Amino acid sequence: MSTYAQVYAVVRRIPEGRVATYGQVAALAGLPRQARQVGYALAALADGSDVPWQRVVNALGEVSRRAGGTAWEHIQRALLESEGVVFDAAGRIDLDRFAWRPDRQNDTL
DNA sequence: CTAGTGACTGTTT
DNA sequence: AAAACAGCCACTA
Repeated sequence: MSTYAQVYAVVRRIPEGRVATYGQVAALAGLPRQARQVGYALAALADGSDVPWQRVVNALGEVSRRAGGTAWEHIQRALLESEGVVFDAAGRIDLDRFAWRPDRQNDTL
């Protein structure tokens, strides 16, 4: 089981309409304080993967910028909005309402 | 083996 | 509030 595979396994458990931070995914994957590796793992992800990478955002609830300035950032936001995730005027997600809680599958907002 | 790089994060300026 | 710093470590060359 590679490190990447562990990360992907966690990301696949994020329910629709919810988001998780890189640090959170890292912790759940058994890789505490390796948020960067999570980002790197997602960057290496191939298109058409069954991994919902768009549900992983940074600690501020914002879509992280990629090197090279690809259009994926915009696509990520669009995908999340189509799932019901709301972005505020600053382009950030309210983590108090949309952060994924593994032990609470789908409680009230 | 070493060195450079990066979808991050918490602390300190 | 924003920017700089410093840890973090898998991957590639």
